[in-house]
Amino acid sequence: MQEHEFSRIERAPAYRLVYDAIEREILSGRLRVGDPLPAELQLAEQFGVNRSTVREGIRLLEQSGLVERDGGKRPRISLPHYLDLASSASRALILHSVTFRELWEASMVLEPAIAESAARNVDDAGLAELHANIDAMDANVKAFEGSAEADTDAFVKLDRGFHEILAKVGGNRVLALAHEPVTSLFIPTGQIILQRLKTYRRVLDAHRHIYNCLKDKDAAKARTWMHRHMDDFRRAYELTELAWDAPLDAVSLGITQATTYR
Amino acid sequence: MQEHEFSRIERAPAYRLVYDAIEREILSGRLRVGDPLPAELQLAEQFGVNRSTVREGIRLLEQSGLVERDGGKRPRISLPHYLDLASSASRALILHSVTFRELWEASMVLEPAIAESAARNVDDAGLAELHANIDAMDANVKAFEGSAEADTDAFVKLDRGFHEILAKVGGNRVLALAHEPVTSLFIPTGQIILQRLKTYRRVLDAHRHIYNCLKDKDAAKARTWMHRHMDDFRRAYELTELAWDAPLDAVSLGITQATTYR
DNA sequence: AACAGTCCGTTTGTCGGACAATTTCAATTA
DNA sequence: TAATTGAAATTGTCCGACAAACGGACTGTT
Repeated sequence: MQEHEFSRIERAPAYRLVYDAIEREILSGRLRVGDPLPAELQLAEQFGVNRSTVREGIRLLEQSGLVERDGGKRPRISLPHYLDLASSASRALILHSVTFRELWEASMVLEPAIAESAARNVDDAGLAELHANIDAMDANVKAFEGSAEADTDAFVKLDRGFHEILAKVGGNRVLALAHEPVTSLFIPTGQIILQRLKTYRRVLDAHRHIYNCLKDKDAAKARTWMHRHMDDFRRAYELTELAWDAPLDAVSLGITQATTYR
Repeated sequence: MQEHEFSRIERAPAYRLVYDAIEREILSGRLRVGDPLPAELQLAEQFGVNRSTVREGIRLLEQSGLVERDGGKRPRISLPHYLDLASSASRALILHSVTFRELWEASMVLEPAIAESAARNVDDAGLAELHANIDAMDANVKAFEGSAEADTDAFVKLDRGFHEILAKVGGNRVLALAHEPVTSLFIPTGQIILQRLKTYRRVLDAHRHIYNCLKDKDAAKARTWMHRHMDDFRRAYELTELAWDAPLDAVSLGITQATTYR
């Protein structure tokens, strides 16, 4: 006898339905971004469920970035900024034991492309921002060469900042989104390398070269310099004798710490 | 009288602290993946808060992918699969009115790189999977050319599947993650183009060429063919006279529909 | 031994009500 | 007009309760 295949019966809990309903209202524009969310009691009445159920639904919205709470004020409708997703992406990649090789190969694809499009799209404001970053890094490097005590932390932040400004200037949000987890995952490795090999000046010089290419709107040269810059990173990585295919360490990345919320 | 400036007091709500605490336990490995979450009452006792508060915290975990519910069973600890993030990424990009130009430029960067690394890393299983995909598409195309009624939907799914298999075969999860939102956002555009220009066979042929490059482990050629394939897509897009810089339409992407959960 | 049926403790989903703390907003006062 | 105040609205949290579903243990049938 032929057995009939039944499709699984799904019973979504009410709080999920609340989530879906409100999400739909937001995405369709009937609830506008920036507006405060209707009061919980009001929602409970409209949906015909208890306030607790509504609250659970709102928690889902909150975590998905569609609702933002500022202190004890009324929660507001908001659009999740695409870069906010990057931290989740980083976490997921870490938890799946992504290797440095994967990270570096991806950045060899992304960074030159970003540099290229940055050179094509950069404007005065972008150049100024990059210049400020380079100045700050310059001061930082000079401080290093003077004293023994080095603020590696600040340097790495500036380094990351430079690449992020480039991604922003490039104007391609898809690439910027793809790029963001990479830069954030590079941070701990960058710190190790800097401390061991003292490559501060070399990094700064590379950034200067890239900046100049942008000023000249020379996309091809910007790509080349970025390529060289990233390859430098690889060479430094090899010199420190870190393993290519070992998964990035969760602990050194500080993801075991509580996440900070703005 | 000089008024002292107090820094803002931040009081995270208790449900957020619950979320943080449990997240920490998971990320540190003290709660292992696959294990059921402790009972709500138990958690409430341990944290010294009410069960409702615990439940709200669990909703946050749920949405962040760290806890998975299967029917009415005990929720389990789980790791968010990195590709699961892609749908949130797609949504965020849509909501920020990303343009087709950005999407296409990003894919011109990602797809050839993926094809290249796929050619380097492909194994027999991967080749078989790609072959199956191509066979299915072949059948689909033949059906088109026989009857007037075309199953564009199935074709586009297969098309997307081919590119996703490539990304998987390439073995770089960072690139795969970056790539995923792009393919999913291309779907509606792909459907429009196919219906208007009937480019089925041309797509299939391109996939065949790429497949052959992979079989020969010719990375450079795989890159070239993919590049050509994507450029074809651009040309088709231009022929349909769709706007380059218009934001992708949220409605046609179906993101106003309730999300499906597995 | 394999299987269906039954019972029961546990756990989740949902409800109703309650109250303190904080925000909102309009009326009041300086 | 601008600052203040006070009441109403709203959120965060707690408590207690109950139905429904699940997980096992136990039992009886074939």
